[in-house]
Amino acid sequence: MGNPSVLDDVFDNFINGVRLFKDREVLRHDYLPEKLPHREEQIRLLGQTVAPVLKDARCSNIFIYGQTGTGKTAVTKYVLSHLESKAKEYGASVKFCYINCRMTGSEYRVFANLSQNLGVAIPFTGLSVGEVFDRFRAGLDSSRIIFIIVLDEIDALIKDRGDAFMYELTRINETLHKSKVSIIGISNDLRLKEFLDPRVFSSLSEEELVFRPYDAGELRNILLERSKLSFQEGVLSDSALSICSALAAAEHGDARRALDLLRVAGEVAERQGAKVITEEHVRQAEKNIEHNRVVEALKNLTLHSTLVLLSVYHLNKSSATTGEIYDVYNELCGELGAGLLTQRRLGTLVNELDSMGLVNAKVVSMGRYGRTKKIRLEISRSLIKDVFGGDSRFGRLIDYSPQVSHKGSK
DNA sequence: CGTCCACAGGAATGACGGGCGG
DNA sequence: CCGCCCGTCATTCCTGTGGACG
Repeated sequence: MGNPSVLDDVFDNFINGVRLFKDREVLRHDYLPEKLPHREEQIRLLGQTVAPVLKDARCSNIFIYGQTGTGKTAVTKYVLSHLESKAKEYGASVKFCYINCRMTGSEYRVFANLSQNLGVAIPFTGLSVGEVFDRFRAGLDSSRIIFIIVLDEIDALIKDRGDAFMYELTRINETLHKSKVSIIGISNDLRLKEFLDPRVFSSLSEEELVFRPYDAGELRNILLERSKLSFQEGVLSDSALSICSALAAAEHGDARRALDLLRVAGEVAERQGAKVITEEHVRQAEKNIEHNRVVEALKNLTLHSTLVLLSVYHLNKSSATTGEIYDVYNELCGELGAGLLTQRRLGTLVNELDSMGLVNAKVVSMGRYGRTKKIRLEISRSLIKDVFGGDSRFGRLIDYSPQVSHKGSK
């Protein structure tokens, strides 16, 4: 299968072609650089707050706010890893555990994760949350340490699980004798306060730290620093650097975005055999990133979400209502011999597709003619054809044309 | 100005695949 | 093996509602 000489060309090109990168890893957003430009103030403040730990005292709980890509995670990891090595030097028994709540998913898994970090094994399911919490507390107390818990993207967890577990966690020190806990909460959402019990909030934000978005100039500096490490000299054009910063600055000053753009632009340029990364490569990168994001999202949809999306595709008009989509969906299910979900369920699937940006749904009232969601495809029809056209399950649904015309219920 | 459409979306509940400790 | 609890997905039942029509 395939033609070996084509592959040879690809490999030869890779080996012999112009190498633009020195070290690609430096541009990944989980890379932790030696210095974090424009965040000296935050580093200093956070350092001051956690310093008491070196004298075996518990440090204040800290709440960190800021939008994505403003350096919250990087600064926190930076400060804590330095703290940890200092602690070793001074013989203080400090340990920290970083948890991304959005990735971790549930309070059960957060506690399970914390426990594992202390060497207490927890099955990934089967216990009650209370039981896991108790084991965690027991394991912690017997460890005789100061434990700093970093809960990143805590807003995601609190919004869909509530803050009851946070209440438990903020009070844990009252029942510990040999260990102490400090919590660093990191939130992307500045309004998180409104979702929290005031008691939890006040205990959690003994200290507060706000990360402002970077402006275009600051982003430029960040990219410049990183590009020195990641690219060969003279490879990055000034205009490419500027456009990367400008695009990311327009998107709430997101450094992560800026780094992604730069890395992908480098890859695009390298693949084209260019010697210099230009503005055009950055624009191409912007397109590629978006394209990949959407394709990834499409491929990972569940059966019914796919059918719902295909229903929107088939209706093929500027906006369809929930009822219309349900009818088409109904038909597609029949065509595939799949069991069908209720309209209630379909509603939430549509909302999920909306938050993934595959579809745009907003509630509108049509007065006498009811109140519904107007749903519109947010991605190109040809892309859907590309992704599902050759699919063994969904391929034939692309060409299939539905019969029903929706006339409301009854 | 009230009615009433066509749903929105919250709450409670259930089915299911999994793992626990005893 | 049992009884119990978990998270996830889905259903059932429900109350709420913006605004064109009469």
